[in-house]
Amino acid sequence: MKNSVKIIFHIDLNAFFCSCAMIKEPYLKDKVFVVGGSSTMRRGVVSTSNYNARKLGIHSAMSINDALHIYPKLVIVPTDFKLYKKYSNHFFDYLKKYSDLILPGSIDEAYVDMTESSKTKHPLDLAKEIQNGLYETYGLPCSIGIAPTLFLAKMASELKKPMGITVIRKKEIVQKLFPLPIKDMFGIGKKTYPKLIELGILTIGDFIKEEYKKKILTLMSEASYLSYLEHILGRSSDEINPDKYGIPKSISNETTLNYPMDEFDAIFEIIKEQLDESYRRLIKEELVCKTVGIRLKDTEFNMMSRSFTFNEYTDDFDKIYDQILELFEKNYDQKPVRLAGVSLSQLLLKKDLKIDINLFNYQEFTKREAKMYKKEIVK
DNA sequence: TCTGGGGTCCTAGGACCC
DNA sequence: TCTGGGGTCCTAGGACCC
Repeated sequence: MKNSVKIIFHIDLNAFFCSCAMIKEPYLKDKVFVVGGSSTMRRGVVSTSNYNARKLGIHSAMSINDALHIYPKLVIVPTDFKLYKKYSNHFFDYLKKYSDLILPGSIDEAYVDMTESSKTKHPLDLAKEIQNGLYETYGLPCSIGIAPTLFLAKMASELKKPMGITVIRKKEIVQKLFPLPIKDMFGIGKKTYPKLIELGILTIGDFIKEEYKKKILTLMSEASYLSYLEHILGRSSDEINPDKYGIPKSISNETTLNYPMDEFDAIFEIIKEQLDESYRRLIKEELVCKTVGIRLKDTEFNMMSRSFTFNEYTDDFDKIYDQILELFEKNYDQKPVRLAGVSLSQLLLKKDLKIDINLFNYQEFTKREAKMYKKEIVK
Protein backbone atom coordinates (compact mmCIF):
# COMPACT_ATOMS: atom_id res chain seq x y z
CA MET A 1 0.00 0.00 0.00
CA LYS A 2 2.58 2.51 1.13
CA ASN A 3 5.01 1.64 -1.61
CA SER A 4 2.52 1.85 -4.46
CA VAL A 5 3.70 3.72 -7.53
CA LYS A 6 2.23 7.15 -8.07
CA ILE A 7 1.30 8.70 -11.38
CA ILE A 8 2.64 12.23 -11.57
CA PHE A 9 1.98 14.56 -14.51
CA HIS A 10 4.22 17.50 -15.25
CA ILE A 11 2.35 19.89 -17.50
CA ASP A 12 4.34 22.61 -19.18
CA LEU A 13 2.66 25.34 -21.23
CA ASN A 14 4.76 25.70 -24.38
CA ALA A 15 6.25 29.15 -25.07
CA PHE A 16 3.61 30.47 -22.68
CA PHE A 17 4.15 34.23 -23.05
CA CYS A 18 4.11 33.82 -26.83
CA SER A 19 0.93 31.73 -26.70
CA CYS A 20 -0.77 34.46 -24.66
CA ALA A 21 0.43 37.11 -27.12
CA MET A 22 -1.01 35.10 -30.04
CA ILE A 23 -4.36 34.69 -28.30
CA LYS A 24 -4.56 38.44 -27.95
CA GLU A 25 -3.07 39.27 -31.35
CA PRO A 26 -3.80 36.41 -33.77
CA TYR A 27 -1.86 38.09 -36.59
CA LEU A 28 1.33 37.10 -34.73
CA LYS A 29 0.78 33.44 -35.65
CA ASP A 30 2.87 33.50 -38.79
CA LYS A 31 5.43 36.00 -37.55
CA VAL A 32 8.88 35.50 -36.16
CA PHE A 33 8.48 37.16 -32.77
CA VAL A 34 9.69 37.35 -29.19
CA VAL A 35 8.20 38.60 -25.96
CA GLY A 36 10.61 40.77 -24.04
CA GLY A 37 12.52 43.97 -24.13
CA SER A 38 12.06 46.47 -21.36
CA SER A 39 10.38 49.79 -20.85
CA THR A 40 13.53 51.45 -22.11
CA MET A 41 13.57 49.01 -25.03
CA ARG A 42 17.23 49.50 -25.74
CA ARG A 43 18.44 47.27 -22.97
CA GLY A 44 16.14 44.31 -23.15
CA VAL A 45 16.53 40.56 -23.32
CA VAL A 46 14.32 37.94 -24.90
CA SER A 47 11.93 36.54 -22.35
CA THR A 48 10.35 33.95 -24.64
CA SER A 49 10.71 33.36 -28.37
CA ASN A 50 8.10 31.66 -30.54
CA TYR A 51 8.95 28.47 -32.42
CA ASN A 52 9.59 30.33 -35.67
CA ALA A 53 12.23 32.40 -33.89
CA ARG A 54 13.71 29.36 -32.13
CA LYS A 55 14.33 27.72 -35.49
CA LEU A 56 16.60 30.67 -36.28
CA GLY A 57 18.48 30.30 -32.99
CA ILE A 58 16.74 33.05 -31.04
CA HIS A 59 16.41 31.98 -27.42
CA SER A 60 15.45 33.17 -23.95
CA ALA A 61 17.90 35.51 -22.19
CA MET A 62 19.51 36.54 -25.46
CA SER A 63 19.76 40.32 -25.81
CA ILE A 64 17.18 41.91 -28.09
CA ASN A 65 20.01 43.40 -30.07
CA ASP A 66 21.59 40.03 -30.77
CA ALA A 67 18.18 38.68 -31.76
CA LEU A 68 17.65 41.60 -34.15
CA HIS A 69 21.05 40.91 -35.58
CA ILE A 70 19.95 37.36 -36.44
CA TYR A 71 16.60 38.47 -37.86
CA PRO A 72 16.11 42.20 -38.48
CA LYS A 73 12.36 41.87 -39.15
CA LEU A 74 11.85 40.30 -35.72
CA VAL A 75 8.63 41.44 -34.03
CA ILE A 76 9.13 42.44 -30.39
CA VAL A 77 6.06 42.16 -28.18
CA PRO A 78 6.22 43.86 -24.77
CA THR A 79 5.57 41.68 -21.71
CA ASP A 80 2.06 41.83 -20.24
CA PHE A 81 1.97 40.15 -16.86
CA LYS A 82 -1.72 40.80 -16.29
CA LEU A 83 -2.48 38.78 -19.40
CA TYR A 84 -0.19 35.92 -18.31
CA LYS A 85 -1.70 35.87 -14.84
CA LYS A 86 -5.18 35.60 -16.35
CA TYR A 87 -4.32 32.60 -18.49
CA SER A 88 -2.24 31.05 -15.74
CA ASN A 89 -5.34 31.12 -13.55
CA HIS A 90 -7.37 29.48 -16.33
CA PHE A 91 -4.70 26.79 -16.57
CA PHE A 92 -4.67 25.93 -12.87
CA ASP A 93 -8.47 26.07 -12.62
CA TYR A 94 -8.71 23.67 -15.53
CA LEU A 95 -6.39 21.19 -13.83
CA LYS A 96 -8.51 21.23 -10.67
CA LYS A 97 -11.10 19.22 -12.60
CA TYR A 98 -8.65 16.33 -12.59
CA SER A 99 -6.98 16.43 -9.18
CA ASP A 100 -6.80 18.32 -5.90
CA LEU A 101 -3.10 17.57 -5.64
CA ILE A 102 -1.49 20.31 -7.72
CA LEU A 103 1.89 21.93 -7.20
CA PRO A 104 2.64 25.03 -9.28
CA GLY A 105 6.17 24.83 -10.69
CA SER A 106 5.96 28.40 -11.97
CA ILE A 107 3.42 30.62 -13.71
CA ASP A 108 3.24 28.18 -16.63
CA GLU A 109 3.91 24.71 -15.27
CA ALA A 110 2.28 22.36 -12.81
CA TYR A 111 2.90 19.01 -11.17
CA VAL A 112 -0.30 17.04 -10.71
CA ASP A 113 -0.83 13.79 -8.82
CA MET A 114 -3.09 11.83 -11.17
CA THR A 115 -3.00 8.54 -9.27
CA GLU A 116 -6.70 8.73 -8.33
CA SER A 117 -8.04 9.70 -11.78
CA SER A 118 -5.90 7.01 -13.36
CA LYS A 119 -7.93 4.33 -11.62
CA THR A 120 -10.85 4.96 -13.94
CA LYS A 121 -9.05 6.15 -17.07
CA HIS A 122 -5.74 5.36 -18.71
CA PRO A 123 -3.10 8.02 -17.95
CA LEU A 124 -2.31 8.47 -21.64
CA ASP A 125 -5.97 9.15 -22.40
CA LEU A 126 -6.11 11.59 -19.52
CA ALA A 127 -3.03 13.37 -20.83
CA LYS A 128 -4.50 13.66 -24.34
CA GLU A 129 -7.76 14.93 -22.89
CA ILE A 130 -6.00 17.62 -20.85
CA GLN A 131 -3.76 18.62 -23.72
CA ASN A 132 -6.62 18.95 -26.19
CA GLY A 133 -8.83 20.62 -23.61
CA LEU A 134 -6.29 23.34 -22.83
CA TYR A 135 -5.65 23.95 -26.50
CA GLU A 136 -9.27 24.01 -27.62
CA THR A 137 -10.63 25.94 -24.65
CA TYR A 138 -7.92 28.55 -24.28
CA GLY A 139 -5.52 28.20 -27.20
CA LEU A 140 -2.74 27.05 -24.86
CA PRO A 141 -0.45 24.30 -26.20
CA CYS A 142 1.32 22.15 -23.61
CA SER A 143 3.69 19.24 -23.17
CA ILE A 144 2.99 16.56 -20.60
CA GLY A 145 5.42 14.26 -18.82
CA ILE A 146 4.12 11.19 -16.99
CA ALA A 147 6.32 9.44 -14.42
CA PRO A 148 6.42 8.05 -10.87
CA THR A 149 8.30 11.07 -9.38
CA LEU A 150 8.21 14.85 -9.81
CA PHE A 151 11.74 14.99 -11.21
CA LEU A 152 11.16 12.28 -13.81
CA ALA A 153 7.86 13.85 -14.86
CA LYS A 154 9.63 17.17 -15.33
CA MET A 155 12.37 15.54 -17.41
CA ALA A 156 9.73 13.69 -19.44
CA SER A 157 7.75 16.81 -20.33
CA GLU A 158 10.95 18.36 -21.72
CA LEU A 159 11.50 15.51 -24.16
CA LYS A 160 8.81 16.33 -26.68
CA LYS A 161 7.80 19.93 -27.36
CA PRO A 162 5.45 21.41 -28.35
CA MET A 163 2.29 19.36 -27.67
CA GLY A 164 4.17 16.21 -26.68
CA ILE A 165 3.23 13.48 -24.26
CA THR A 166 6.10 11.41 -22.85
CA VAL A 167 6.09 8.59 -20.32
CA ILE A 168 9.10 7.57 -18.25
CA ARG A 169 8.52 4.41 -16.22
CA LYS A 170 11.02 3.40 -13.60
CA LYS A 171 12.30 0.53 -15.72
CA GLU A 172 12.80 2.89 -18.67
CA ILE A 173 15.23 5.20 -16.87
CA VAL A 174 18.30 3.56 -18.37
CA GLN A 175 16.87 3.65 -21.86
CA LYS A 176 15.25 7.11 -21.83
CA LEU A 177 17.19 9.19 -19.31
CA PHE A 178 20.77 7.94 -19.44
CA PRO A 179 21.47 8.90 -23.07
CA LEU A 180 20.42 12.53 -22.55
CA PRO A 181 23.15 15.21 -22.63
CA ILE A 182 24.11 16.28 -19.12
CA LYS A 183 23.04 19.87 -19.74
CA ASP A 184 19.45 18.69 -20.08
CA MET A 185 19.39 17.58 -16.46
CA PHE A 186 17.13 19.80 -14.36
CA GLY A 187 19.45 21.63 -11.96
CA ILE A 188 22.56 21.65 -14.12
CA GLY A 189 23.07 25.14 -15.48
CA LYS A 190 25.59 27.14 -17.42
CA LYS A 191 28.22 27.18 -14.64
CA THR A 192 28.31 23.49 -13.79
CA TYR A 193 27.69 22.18 -17.30
CA PRO A 194 31.08 23.11 -18.83
CA LYS A 195 32.90 21.79 -15.75
CA LEU A 196 31.20 18.42 -16.08
CA ILE A 197 32.04 18.28 -19.78
CA GLU A 198 35.66 18.96 -18.90
CA LEU A 199 35.61 15.94 -16.60
CA GLY A 200 34.36 13.81 -19.47
CA ILE A 201 30.80 13.60 -18.22
CA LEU A 202 28.70 14.04 -21.32
CA THR A 203 25.44 12.30 -20.47
CA ILE A 204 23.20 11.67 -17.48
CA GLY A 205 24.33 8.05 -17.68
CA ASP A 206 27.94 9.20 -17.24
CA PHE A 207 26.99 11.26 -14.20
CA ILE A 208 25.97 8.25 -12.14
CA LYS A 209 29.00 6.13 -12.99
CA GLU A 210 31.00 5.28 -9.88
CA GLU A 211 34.27 6.13 -11.64
CA TYR A 212 33.29 9.82 -11.87
CA LYS A 213 32.12 10.23 -8.29
CA LYS A 214 35.41 11.58 -6.92
CA LYS A 215 35.77 14.09 -9.72
CA ILE A 216 32.19 15.32 -9.38
CA LEU A 217 32.69 15.83 -5.65
CA THR A 218 35.30 18.49 -6.47
CA LEU A 219 32.48 20.49 -8.09
CA MET A 220 29.66 20.06 -5.60
CA SER A 221 28.89 18.91 -2.09
CA GLU A 222 28.26 15.25 -1.37
CA ALA A 223 24.69 16.13 -0.39
CA SER A 224 24.02 17.68 -3.80
CA TYR A 225 25.65 14.77 -5.59
CA LEU A 226 23.63 12.17 -3.70
CA SER A 227 20.45 14.14 -4.26
CA TYR A 228 21.06 14.14 -8.03
CA LEU A 229 21.64 10.37 -7.88
CA GLU A 230 18.32 9.84 -6.11
CA HIS A 231 16.57 12.01 -8.70
CA ILE A 232 18.05 10.13 -11.62
CA LEU A 233 17.35 6.69 -10.18
CA GLY A 234 13.70 7.54 -9.58
CA ARG A 235 13.94 7.58 -5.80
CA SER A 236 13.18 11.26 -5.19
CA SER A 237 9.93 12.86 -4.08
CA ASP A 238 6.55 11.82 -5.39
CA GLU A 239 4.65 13.92 -2.82
CA ILE A 240 2.39 16.77 -3.83
CA ASN A 241 1.05 18.44 -0.72
CA PRO A 242 -0.88 21.61 -1.55
CA ASP A 243 -0.84 22.80 2.08
CA LYS A 244 2.91 23.08 2.09
CA TYR A 245 3.22 25.54 -0.75
CA GLY A 246 0.95 28.33 0.38
CA ILE A 247 2.87 31.50 0.99
CA PRO A 248 5.86 32.86 -0.92
CA LYS A 249 9.33 32.68 0.63
CA SER A 250 10.25 36.19 -0.46
CA ILE A 251 8.94 39.26 -2.23
CA SER A 252 11.36 41.37 -4.22
CA ASN A 253 11.52 44.13 -6.78
CA GLU A 254 14.53 45.39 -8.66
CA THR A 255 15.14 47.51 -11.70
CA THR A 256 17.96 48.31 -14.05
CA LEU A 257 18.45 52.06 -14.26
CA ASN A 258 18.27 53.91 -17.55
CA TYR A 259 21.92 54.78 -17.00
CA PRO A 260 24.33 54.13 -14.10
CA MET A 261 23.82 56.56 -11.21
CA ASP A 262 26.15 57.62 -8.43
CA GLU A 263 24.06 60.14 -6.51
CA PHE A 264 22.85 58.92 -3.13
CA ASP A 265 19.46 60.64 -3.32
CA ALA A 266 18.75 59.58 -6.88
CA ILE A 267 19.55 55.93 -6.18
CA PHE A 268 17.56 55.92 -2.97
CA GLU A 269 14.59 57.33 -4.86
CA ILE A 270 14.68 54.22 -7.06
CA ILE A 271 15.01 51.98 -4.01
CA LYS A 272 11.95 53.66 -2.51
CA GLU A 273 9.93 52.91 -5.66
CA GLN A 274 10.95 49.27 -5.47
CA LEU A 275 10.05 49.14 -1.80
CA ASP A 276 6.62 50.61 -2.56
CA GLU A 277 5.97 47.80 -5.03
CA SER A 278 7.09 45.05 -2.68
CA TYR A 279 5.29 46.55 0.30
CA ARG A 280 2.08 46.79 -1.70
CA ARG A 281 2.24 43.08 -2.35
CA LEU A 282 3.09 42.29 1.28
CA ILE A 283 -0.07 44.09 2.42
CA LYS A 284 -2.23 42.77 -0.41
CA GLU A 285 -1.37 39.19 0.48
CA GLU A 286 -1.80 39.91 4.19
CA LEU A 287 1.75 38.96 5.07
CA VAL A 288 4.30 40.15 7.58
CA CYS A 289 8.05 39.94 7.11
CA LYS A 290 11.04 39.56 9.40
CA THR A 291 14.00 40.20 7.08
CA VAL A 292 14.47 43.16 4.75
CA GLY A 293 17.30 43.77 2.33
CA ILE A 294 18.72 45.79 -0.53
CA ARG A 295 20.56 44.75 -3.68
CA LEU A 296 22.89 46.84 -5.80
CA LYS A 297 24.69 45.92 -9.00
CA ASP A 298 27.70 47.90 -10.13
CA THR A 299 28.74 48.60 -13.70
CA GLU A 300 30.91 45.47 -13.74
CA PHE A 301 27.83 43.37 -12.94
CA ASN A 302 28.94 42.56 -9.39
CA MET A 303 25.90 42.08 -7.21
CA MET A 304 25.96 43.16 -3.59
CA SER A 305 23.26 42.29 -1.08
CA ARG A 306 22.80 43.44 2.50
CA SER A 307 20.00 42.38 4.79
CA PHE A 308 18.72 42.86 8.30
CA THR A 309 16.51 40.62 10.39
CA PHE A 310 14.18 42.17 12.95
CA ASN A 311 13.51 40.55 16.29
CA GLU A 312 9.86 40.24 15.30
CA TYR A 313 7.64 40.04 12.25
CA THR A 314 6.31 43.33 10.95
CA ASP A 315 4.28 45.07 8.27
CA ASP A 316 4.99 48.55 9.62
CA PHE A 317 6.03 50.61 6.62
CA ASP A 318 8.04 53.21 8.54
CA LYS A 319 10.02 50.55 10.34
CA ILE A 320 10.84 48.74 7.10
CA TYR A 321 11.62 51.99 5.31
CA ASP A 322 14.00 53.18 8.05
CA GLN A 323 15.87 49.88 7.98
CA ILE A 324 16.20 49.94 4.20
CA LEU A 325 17.53 53.49 4.40
CA GLU A 326 20.02 52.47 7.08
CA LEU A 327 21.25 49.52 5.02
CA PHE A 328 21.77 51.80 2.06
CA GLU A 329 23.52 54.51 4.10
CA LYS A 330 25.85 51.98 5.69
CA ASN A 331 26.78 50.16 2.53
CA TYR A 332 26.65 52.52 -0.41
CA ASP A 333 30.21 53.32 -1.48
CA GLN A 334 29.64 56.13 -4.01
CA LYS A 335 30.35 53.90 -6.98
CA PRO A 336 28.01 54.02 -10.00
CA VAL A 337 25.04 51.70 -9.65
CA ARG A 338 23.45 49.87 -12.54
CA LEU A 339 20.60 48.12 -10.74
CA ALA A 340 18.86 48.65 -7.42
CA GLY A 341 16.28 46.58 -5.60
CA VAL A 342 14.77 45.48 -2.33
CA SER A 343 13.56 42.21 -0.87
CA LEU A 344 11.28 41.18 1.96
CA SER A 345 11.73 37.66 3.30
CA GLN A 346 10.95 35.37 6.23
CA LEU A 347 7.29 35.84 5.47
CA LEU A 348 4.31 34.76 7.53
CA LEU A 349 0.57 35.21 7.17
CA LYS A 350 -0.53 38.00 9.46
CA LYS A 351 -3.32 35.88 10.87
CA ASP A 352 -0.84 33.18 11.88
CA LEU A 353 1.15 35.79 13.74
CA LYS A 354 -1.83 36.50 15.98
CA ILE A 355 -1.83 32.93 17.24
CA ASP A 356 1.71 33.44 18.43
CA ILE A 357 0.80 36.67 20.20
CA ASN A 358 -1.98 34.93 22.07
CA LEU A 359 0.38 32.27 23.26
CA PHE A 360 3.26 34.20 24.72
CA ASN A 361 3.59 37.66 23.25
CA TYR A 362 5.75 35.62 20.96
CA GLN A 363 6.32 38.36 18.45
CA GLU A 364 8.36 40.29 20.97
CA PHE A 365 11.01 37.60 20.94
CA THR A 366 13.15 35.61 18.65
CA LYS A 367 12.33 31.92 18.74
CA ARG A 368 15.34 31.26 20.89
CA GLU A 369 14.37 33.93 23.40
CA ALA A 370 10.82 32.67 23.49
CA LYS A 371 12.08 29.20 24.32
CA MET A 372 14.12 30.53 27.23
CA TYR A 373 11.19 32.62 28.35
CA LYS A 374 8.96 29.57 28.43
CA LYS A 375 11.48 27.74 30.56
CA GLU A 376 11.57 30.61 33.05
CA ILE A 377 7.82 30.47 33.38
CA VAL A 378 7.90 26.75 34.02
CA LYS A 379 10.30 27.31 36.87
C1' DT B 1 24.86 48.36 -30.37
C1' DC B 2 26.06 43.49 -24.99
C1' DT B 3 23.94 41.39 -20.60
C1' DG B 4 15.73 41.73 -17.38
C1' DG B 5 13.10 40.56 -13.35
C1' DG B 6 11.01 37.47 -10.01
C1' DG B 7 11.80 33.73 -7.60
C1' DT B 8 13.90 29.13 -4.94
C1' DC B 9 17.39 26.56 -2.81
C1' DC B 10 22.07 25.69 -1.17
C1' DT B 11 26.54 26.68 1.12
C1' DA B 12 29.61 28.29 4.47
C1' DG B 13 31.21 30.79 8.41
C1' DG B 14 30.23 32.92 12.75
C1' DA B 15 27.30 33.71 16.86
C1' DC B 16 25.04 31.69 20.36
C1' DC B 17 22.92 28.10 23.19
C1' DC B 18 22.72 23.65 25.61
C1' DT C 1 44.39 22.54 32.32
C1' DC C 2 43.55 23.32 26.38
C1' DT C 3 39.83 23.41 23.50
C1' DG C 4 33.29 18.61 23.09
C1' DG C 5 29.74 18.47 19.83
C1' DG C 6 25.04 19.24 18.23
C1' DG C 7 21.71 22.47 16.80
C1' DT C 8 19.59 26.87 15.09
C1' DC C 9 19.76 31.40 13.33
C1' DC C 10 21.79 35.12 10.67
C1' DT C 11 24.26 36.89 6.73
C1' DA C 12 26.34 37.07 2.03
C1' DG C 13 26.89 35.09 -2.07
C1' DG C 14 26.03 31.96 -5.83
C1' DA C 15 23.66 28.63 -8.99
C1' DC C 16 19.68 27.79 -11.17
C1' DC C 17 14.92 28.13 -13.11
C1' DC C 18 11.11 30.37 -15.85
